[in-house]
Amino acid sequence: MESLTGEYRITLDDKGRLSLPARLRNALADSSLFLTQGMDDCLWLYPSDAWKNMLKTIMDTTNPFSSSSRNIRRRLIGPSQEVEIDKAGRISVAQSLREFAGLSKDCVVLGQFDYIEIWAEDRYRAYLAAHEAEFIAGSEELGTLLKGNKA
Amino acid sequence: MESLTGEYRITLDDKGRLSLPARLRNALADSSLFLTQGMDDCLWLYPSDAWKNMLKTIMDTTNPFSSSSRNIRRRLIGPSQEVEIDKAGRISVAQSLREFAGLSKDCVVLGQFDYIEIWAEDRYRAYLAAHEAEFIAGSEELGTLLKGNKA
DNA sequence: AGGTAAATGGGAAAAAGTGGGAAAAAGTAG
DNA sequence: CTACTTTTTCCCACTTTTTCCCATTTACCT
Repeated sequence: MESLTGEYRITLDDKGRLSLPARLRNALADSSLFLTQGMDDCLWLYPSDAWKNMLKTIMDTTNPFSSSSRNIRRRLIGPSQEVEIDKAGRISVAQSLREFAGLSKDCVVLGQFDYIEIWAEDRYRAYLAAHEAEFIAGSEELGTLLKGNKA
Repeated sequence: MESLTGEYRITLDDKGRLSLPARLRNALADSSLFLTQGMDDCLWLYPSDAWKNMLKTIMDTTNPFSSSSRNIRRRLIGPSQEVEIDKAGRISVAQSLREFAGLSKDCVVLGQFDYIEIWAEDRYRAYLAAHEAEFIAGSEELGTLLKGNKA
């Protein structure tokens, strides 16, 4: 599978359908897809390989009698559902997930290398603005790491 | 791959196409190219080797359950896209990247040895003017490092 | 000045994105 | 159980964007 990247503006229609950008669709290479609640109020769309990996990690490291385990399972595993791409290249996003992410008409799809994020456009912009300073600070550190990798 | 250097003024056309200066194009030596959001509101165009290095560093040192990790990935990995050089030597710059860098007609392309920067001309000039004093101060330190290297 | 290479612009074809109708399915009430 | 309403799915059609190709203009070199 090719890497999933790029920022795309797309519209969610009145029926809750969202057309995946062609670039991403091609990169998905006919994998089945799983959609769930992500972090920072966006949705995460996982190709099946990456999703299985995530599921295994969570199930291997949590159990139903640990409070924090239950919390993690309820938040990530519970809301997840498999979605299919229709003939027009769209997926449909369930009501509950739409509400979670505050999706209305204007959405942003963001590739994250091995999975995809789906945002309400206004929330996405707000997120970027709120985290810009932190990013600039964090990237300084990244610079030193990059230098190390070069050798 | 030859080193990527030089400052060039080029125009972005109405369809979002940008023709890479021939010197840089030749220096790229048929490498595949990756375009993403850089620092200081310009775009970074990476040949695949340098990009893979960056990608590996980021993916190896971040994970989706860390807030600062997500921030870095969203800002550098998310918006990145592979671009191709067409028969006329141009790349096309996606809408979202054009907006990020404020690109309209007049652009500046700046070689940075192992990658390339693409700027809106006005922002480039403003940047240089605003950072001249900082450059002069910073270069003092560089001077002492250079002397050390000479020995 | 002439020739060659590079840069730019634009038309036409193809692909992608978007919206909506109608059929099918599911849910609800009497 | 049946009739009705609502939701979902499938399919088609329109619009916009992207891509491909060619023509023109500009710059560069001898």
